Amino acid sequence: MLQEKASAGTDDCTSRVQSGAQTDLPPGLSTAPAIPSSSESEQNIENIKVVLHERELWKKFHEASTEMIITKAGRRMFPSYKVKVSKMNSKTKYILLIDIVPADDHRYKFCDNKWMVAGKAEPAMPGRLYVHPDSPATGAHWMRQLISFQKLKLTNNHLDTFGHIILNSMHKYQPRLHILKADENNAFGSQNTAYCTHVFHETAFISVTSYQNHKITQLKIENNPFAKGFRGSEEGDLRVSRLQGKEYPLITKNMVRQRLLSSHSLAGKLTAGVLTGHSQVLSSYQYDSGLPPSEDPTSTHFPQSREPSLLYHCFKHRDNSRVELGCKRSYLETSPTASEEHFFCSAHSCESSLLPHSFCAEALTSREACMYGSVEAESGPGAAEPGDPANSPSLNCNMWASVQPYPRYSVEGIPYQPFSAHFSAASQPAPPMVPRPQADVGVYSCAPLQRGLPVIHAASSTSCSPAAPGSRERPGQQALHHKNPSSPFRPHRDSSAYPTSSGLCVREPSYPYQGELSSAAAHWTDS
DNA sequence: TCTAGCACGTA
DNA sequence: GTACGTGCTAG
Repeated sequence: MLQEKASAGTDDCTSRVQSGAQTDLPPGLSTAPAIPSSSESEQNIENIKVVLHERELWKKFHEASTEMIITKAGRRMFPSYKVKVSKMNSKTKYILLIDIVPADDHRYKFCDNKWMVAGKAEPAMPGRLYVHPDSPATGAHWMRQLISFQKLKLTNNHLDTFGHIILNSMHKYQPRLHILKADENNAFGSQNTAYCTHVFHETAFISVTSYQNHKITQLKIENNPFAKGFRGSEEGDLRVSRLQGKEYPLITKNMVRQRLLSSHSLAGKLTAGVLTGHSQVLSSYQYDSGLPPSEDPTSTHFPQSREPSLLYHCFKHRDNSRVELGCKRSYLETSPTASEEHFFCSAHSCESSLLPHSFCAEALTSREACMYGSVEAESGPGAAEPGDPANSPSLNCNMWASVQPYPRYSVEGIPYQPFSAHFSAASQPAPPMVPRPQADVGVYSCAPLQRGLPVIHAASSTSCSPAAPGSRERPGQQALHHKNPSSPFRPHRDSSAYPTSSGLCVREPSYPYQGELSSAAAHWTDS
């Protein structure tokens, strides 16, 4: 199940925003049509409250500088990104999606038990989105349960065809949650797309191909059920003590086991005369240095207690201009335990000239993998009605160029150099420069996407068959599910096509391009 | 720095 | 029993 029983505890971080902020428009700009009417003001998209699930766990990782493994095949995040939302309009349909943007333009290295800047970042990977499989669904549906993005996968494979989010190793990233209105009269990709963005700073992480910080490794092992096999079982495990703040040499049972296995294996091989010369099998145990977080300004230890920074921005886009609606959140509104979430909202008015015209044709000819799944049969009332075009908002996923760095984690205040290669120079507003946390951050623009621009993956289905329980996505199998062109989609818990009324986006998410593997590379540039 | 293969665990 | 998610390890 992609949604779980709501279990947001009191430690969850919450975000509340001010209402009635859609005023104070600059001269010459009228109110965007996407602004909801006043009768709905209490349930405007900017009023949606988002609570990060397991915030305390996130904070634990954050305090040690969260690392996320990225692999060629794709790796899930842990902790998983799960949120609880409230104050949605129960009848309005929303699309929930996540993107992961560079937190800064640095490359990092783990040196002396701390993260340090190691140079300039590699060019950003093609921006991809992970659209929650239930999207679009009504507010009632979203509010009913915990919303889990646990199936989101990260990869370092630039040619990834599975729709995983592509990241560079040893770079810092910031996940962002976007909530879009998906009403039939306000479909994503139409001229009026209202959305809001929520950023939980404790979810920032550095991508790695193998863990650098033992603290992170231990936190993962201790908290991730799938890593249970690496836990010690005895009470008073040394690692428990270590995690409680005491510093002991870290020799886990698994380490011993692994080495014994290696030793046995090696012994067998040596006996068989297969190998010679291996002498380091039992060379060393790992020790946890237990060094305190660095205070080095160039280190990337995520501040444990940063300045309260709840920001709330409302923007309105019209004629390629962004308008801040003047709804900055007041810190006083925030409870002492409130999150350090940044919240942005926008009522987009994406003129047709800004629509990704090139994408329209492209989407129909290529089959970019979409990290997106079907509306599950048990999705409840929120599930879209099959065959109802009105309930099939066209989700123009390519509009979302998610490569803007999030300036929050500017370590040294170096102005961010936009990854312009991924944007259309003609119409893409310049990404925010560091540090400007209160002006432009988190704001999307409806830039036209051209060939060579990052492909965002999103699709949804309003005519989905019941999901096949137990079916799983697996790279080697994915191509099999959607081979048949006559089947627009197949029941699958994590994927579906997205039949849109506008025909903008007909995709087979979570699956490889059907016979067009090379097309993946055609959507992003190397420069 | 990255990868494939492994054992062990969850679902 | 199967598929998949983990961290560990050697290379």
